[in-house]
Amino acid sequence: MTGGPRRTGRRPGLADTRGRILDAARHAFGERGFDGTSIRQVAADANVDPALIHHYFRSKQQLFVAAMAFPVDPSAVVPAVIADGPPEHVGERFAAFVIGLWDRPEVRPLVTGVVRSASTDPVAADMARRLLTEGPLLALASAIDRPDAPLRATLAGAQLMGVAIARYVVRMEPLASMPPDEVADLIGPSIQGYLAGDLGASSGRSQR
Amino acid sequence: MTGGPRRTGRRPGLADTRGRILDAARHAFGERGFDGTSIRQVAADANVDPALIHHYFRSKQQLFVAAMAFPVDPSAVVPAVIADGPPEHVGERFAAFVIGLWDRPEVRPLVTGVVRSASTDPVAADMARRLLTEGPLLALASAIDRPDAPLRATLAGAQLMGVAIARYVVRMEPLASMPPDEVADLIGPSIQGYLAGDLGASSGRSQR
DNA sequence: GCTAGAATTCATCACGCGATGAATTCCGTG
DNA sequence: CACGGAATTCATCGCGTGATGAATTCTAGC
Repeated sequence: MTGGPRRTGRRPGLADTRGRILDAARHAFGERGFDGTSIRQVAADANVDPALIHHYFRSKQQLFVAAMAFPVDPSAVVPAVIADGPPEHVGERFAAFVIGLWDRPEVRPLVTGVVRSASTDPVAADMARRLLTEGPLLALASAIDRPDAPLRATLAGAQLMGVAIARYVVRMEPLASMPPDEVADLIGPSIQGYLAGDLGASSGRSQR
Repeated sequence: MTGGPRRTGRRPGLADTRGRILDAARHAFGERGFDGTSIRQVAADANVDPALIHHYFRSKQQLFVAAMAFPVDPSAVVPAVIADGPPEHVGERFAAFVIGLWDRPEVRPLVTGVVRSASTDPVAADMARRLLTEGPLLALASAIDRPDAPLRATLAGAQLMGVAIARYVVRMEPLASMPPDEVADLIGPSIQGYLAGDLGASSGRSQR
């Protein structure tokens, strides 16, 4: 109640500001996408001045990149998935791994954030492309000794992307509220088919 | 070169203004989604004053709805697809129909527009939900005499949605530049499996 | 030829956005 | 204790947005 103007300058206490900003940003980007999220909003959620965000991350784009950084090393998972069981069920195991990963509460905002923003923002579109098809899925498809690995990876990636949108973004029932292992069970055979099956079974002509 | 201020008022000639606005809007929404499109931009593309758009359609939302109206009656296609061949290939035929439809140049902007905007705009999300899963796909799934029709429709819808995004939005190769019938051929079996096959083949437990 | 109504444009409003730069204060090191 | 750097805030700037309301002109019906 001093009545004087609020002074500027550093405030004490309240550590881990950077982390709180990142958390708020993850939340906001995950729910409303890149365009729908404003820096001022994130700042308010994190109890922080908007300019502070520009101080830590230099632009909204870089905040997005930092907030959406994936906590899993893609190059490590593929060999593990391959080694974990019989090759004729590699697709099922990969689907189970991915769905299980996406359902973790710290990971879900990343998935929805990237997917929601990929439609508009080119940086996010690149992330989406790399995240799945050009990353682990291509490695997995290449490890299986069948032709057309890029095509197989893309098809499987499209399938997984569709599930992500239907389950997490558009929330189609009953897919949205179903235990993750059941989802993996349902789409596993399709992934397996794309990765290792005979492509385009309905007509016998050559591929591509 | 009169030097006088440009006068207001109605301009002669240049008919079908409403149609030109709708075309420009379809283009813009299709490329950049709802948020990424501005009324001023659409107006410029249509060679029209921005206020005229508010005169014809009362808000940006309603412009979106009008521009994205689908030119196909969903209730008519399902019986046609069913009657068109053997029931064990209904999924393949439906996939071929949908992909063929989406690839038509007048239709593609509608698909990309709705999909691009569904991530952010609730109206667009509803459209996406109805467009596929709660519309023709549910009818088709119900017509096939197997249990869990809603689940089957959702799974097939997710698959188709993923293909739409991968092919038209994120443009993953080789899916993006592939003739439509080949795409239909590749994903047809998966759709058929979801609609009429045994769900979750990898484990033998009961469904849902 | 008048006149009512539709079409078109202009001039704004109020707002929210991302970004910048300077001012201030805290904290760790010497 | 001094001091330099990091953290935090304030006050703006410039811009683009969707929307509104009034003014004007064209056109169709009588």
